[in-house]
Amino acid sequence: MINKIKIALVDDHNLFRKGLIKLINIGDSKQRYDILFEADNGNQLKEKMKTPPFPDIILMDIDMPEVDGFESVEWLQRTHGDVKVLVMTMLEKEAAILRMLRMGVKGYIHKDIEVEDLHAALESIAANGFYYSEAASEVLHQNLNGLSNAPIHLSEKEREFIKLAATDMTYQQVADKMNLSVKTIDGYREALFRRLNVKTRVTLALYAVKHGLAEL
Amino acid sequence: MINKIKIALVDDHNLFRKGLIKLINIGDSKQRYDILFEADNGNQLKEKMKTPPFPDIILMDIDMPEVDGFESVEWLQRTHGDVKVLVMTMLEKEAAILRMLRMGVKGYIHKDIEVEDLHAALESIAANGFYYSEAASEVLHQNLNGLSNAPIHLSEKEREFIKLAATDMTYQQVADKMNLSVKTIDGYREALFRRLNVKTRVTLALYAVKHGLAEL
DNA sequence: AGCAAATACAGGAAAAATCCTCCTTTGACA
DNA sequence: TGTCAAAGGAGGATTTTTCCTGTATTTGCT
Repeated sequence: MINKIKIALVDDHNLFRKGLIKLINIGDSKQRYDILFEADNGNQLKEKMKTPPFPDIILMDIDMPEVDGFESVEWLQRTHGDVKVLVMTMLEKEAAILRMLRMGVKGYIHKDIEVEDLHAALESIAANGFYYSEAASEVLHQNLNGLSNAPIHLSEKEREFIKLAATDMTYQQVADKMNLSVKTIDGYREALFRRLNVKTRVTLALYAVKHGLAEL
Repeated sequence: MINKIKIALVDDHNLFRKGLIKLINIGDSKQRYDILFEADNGNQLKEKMKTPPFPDIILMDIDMPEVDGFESVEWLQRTHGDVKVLVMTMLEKEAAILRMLRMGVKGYIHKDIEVEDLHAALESIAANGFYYSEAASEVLHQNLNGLSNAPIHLSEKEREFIKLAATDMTYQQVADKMNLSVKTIDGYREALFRRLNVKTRVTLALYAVKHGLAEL
């Protein structure tokens, strides 16, 4: 076999990535897999995806700082539609699974699976183009006609605002710092409250921390 | 070398455990390490620790279902005081680190470290009996000298208040929930602002998360 | 060219949060 | 037994946040 299957890993835990590489290589008796690169988060992924060679399969975590898995997948679909994404996470929430499936990922597995299942997933994606675990298939089956989850994409300004919102500053001060009117800031706030499904600045700040937009 | 160093892994993510095993074996050119067993959580650990042989070093995660790392370490100290625990987690919270160090763990490393550091940690524990990462040493040092941390003690009510303050609830709702007057709540707020050196509810909420008083 | 988003901003009202000063009760304790 | 401290609370002023309804400009796409 001449063409190796090129794989990329996106996960914020170095130790997990390194371990995963070993696991992949161990089960790869025919030397078919080639780890192309690793990335800490979505931002680093974007960097690496600027120039060829591109991976065939990307193993992606969801919960990462800065740019999370959802954003990353969305970006990938727009810019590298042919890359197959295998989501690999500890989130079992139906909403998360569904959202990922809707975005067109090729597989969804839980981090707490057997090594053989990981290999099976890779094999299946390489051979058939997809792999759905029991749980994911279940969700997919029961939700063929569900609700639509808009992916949460934040603009640069929104990121900046949300970061400043997670401080002691008043909105007036935030506005000054961003060289915008308080009223514009109010607009950002309103929009984000709706999109992020929070009701007060307090929970907005917590969202910021949770998603790595603000430091603790 | 006749006596191998017996190691046990306690982490709820199978894939992480398996990967870790590979990483440990890879860097173990002299075949000194022997993976004795794995456990999903503290309960399983207790099972395995019922009968010999016992591990020399236990690599332990904190965040696990049922019985977490804190409980497990406490139990270990009581029942197997000679087993060396190397905590390996994604929590960087000072409070968590300090608590673990106080309980006598022999090492504290972040999951997002280099493979070499993992090996260094194992080597060090095997050889010297302990290994503290930069972060952990820092925390330990600052707390021995009491430079930065005044031992801010929070009463039970204050804990409850601060936890509720880190939500979408208004102070009126918090007051109702705690069966206190809004004015009393206002008193708690005022006092905590001063003691914790924050100026708004937003930063109070962030303090709560940082110190593990509220979940994200 | 035409139209839908996205961006920036206003006025004004209502609700919450913040800040200050001043009580009452209760229990520890010198 | 008098004093002091901590917990719970009141009233009222001021600032911030939140909410609602509109408008003008720019920008991407068809």
